[in-house]
Amino acid sequence: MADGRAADAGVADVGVAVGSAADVGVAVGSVADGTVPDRLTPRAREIATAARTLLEESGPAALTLRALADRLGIKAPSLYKHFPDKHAVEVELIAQMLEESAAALEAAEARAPGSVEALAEAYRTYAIDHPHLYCLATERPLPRAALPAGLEDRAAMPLMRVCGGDIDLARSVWAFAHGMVILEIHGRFPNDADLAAAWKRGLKAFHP
Amino acid sequence: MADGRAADAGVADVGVAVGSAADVGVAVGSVADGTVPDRLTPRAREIATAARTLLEESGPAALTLRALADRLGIKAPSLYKHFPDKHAVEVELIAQMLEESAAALEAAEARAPGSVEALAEAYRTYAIDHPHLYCLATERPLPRAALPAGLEDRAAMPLMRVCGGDIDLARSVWAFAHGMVILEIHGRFPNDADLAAAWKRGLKAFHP
DNA sequence: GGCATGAGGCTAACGATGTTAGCCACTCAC
DNA sequence: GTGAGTGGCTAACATCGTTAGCCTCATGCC
Repeated sequence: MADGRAADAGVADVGVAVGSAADVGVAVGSVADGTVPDRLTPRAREIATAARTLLEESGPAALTLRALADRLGIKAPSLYKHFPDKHAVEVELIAQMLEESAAALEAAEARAPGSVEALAEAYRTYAIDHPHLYCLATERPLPRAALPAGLEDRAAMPLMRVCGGDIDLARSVWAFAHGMVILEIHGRFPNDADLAAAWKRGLKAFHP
Repeated sequence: MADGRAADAGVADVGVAVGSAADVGVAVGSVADGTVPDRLTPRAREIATAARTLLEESGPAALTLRALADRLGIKAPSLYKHFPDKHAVEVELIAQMLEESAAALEAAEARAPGSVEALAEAYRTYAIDHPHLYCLATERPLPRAALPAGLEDRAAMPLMRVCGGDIDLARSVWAFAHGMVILEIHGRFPNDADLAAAWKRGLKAFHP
């Protein structure tokens, strides 16, 4: 057993992010100009953008510090002036994924309030459009302490609302959706499987 | 996008395993003595056993060719006399996982015919008892060509049967179960989450 | 003007990883 | 007895994340 398990918070749990802002590459960003406080230095954001392109275009194996540095026209060790280690870069990508999928779910909710189907469609679409990013953010314990406070909850709230606060229902719908998406991404279903039908069947089951 | 997607067969698809038995370390095993044909040479089986111990006790990062060789009292390059590469060792572990979980599901089915709950319980128990092995076998495209013929189908049949042949239902129940298990393994649920309740709620939803 | 400081590059190098090449010893069938 | 596996070995390579230590330049301060 050993690792593989992690701890704390999830759906409907208040995110207790206490990451120190004094870490390398982490700037609180001047709030004076009315801007939302940024997690990252401008240069660090460029690096994260390049990392994301690398990951999304070529998969996790291609996300190498040397390849990342190459793409930016610098050498690998220079990256350590902006991030403490590779994991920190990945954490930023995970935060991006959580934010974007939260936004996608909120948009779907606004478009069709109370519709599980709309939420599921948005969830699936986002994941399938960013398979490597989805896997990166999903197939390991959440680095909760390093994530913006409340982000995890924000991503979970639309589903919680549509489930009318039934947390067991919300968790099982989440598990179903994640299972469908991750099995599809990894090619576990037959090529010719009618996944739309499986989604429909599953969502029908969960219906009130 | 790029990789991350794979192909072919899944639930209820006939496994088309055509792996050549002439590969390094692969012995067909004398059938003369009435033994089931073995995938592996005796020494290769020892190596696989050590690899499994390493994986299950210390996680995927600890499954290193040098660590594996150490545990066997030999040097890393010697492993190549028995397996063509590290991936082949992992494939053997994946095959073990599929066989054992298939057996667990069959046993559950025999114990409580027609019960989705019994199947789900068996699935969850096996996965949680072998989290690293479950992840190894599950979080990447199935190496179908290198797996024993029919194994994938055997693992899927109990669920197919209990779903009365409704393939869409079988796929969504599978997605639900996999999602629950993998999210639990990765610590995505809150520490104090009542997962039994979530399982119950999900299975109730899928009930006829 | 002079200068300290910090930001952001660089090279060289380390240890760990998977993997290859090439060598050697032992067993055993003919 | 000998030739052919079988199953070890050492040395080495490329690549990975990472560290140490140096250099350059812009900026702000006296």
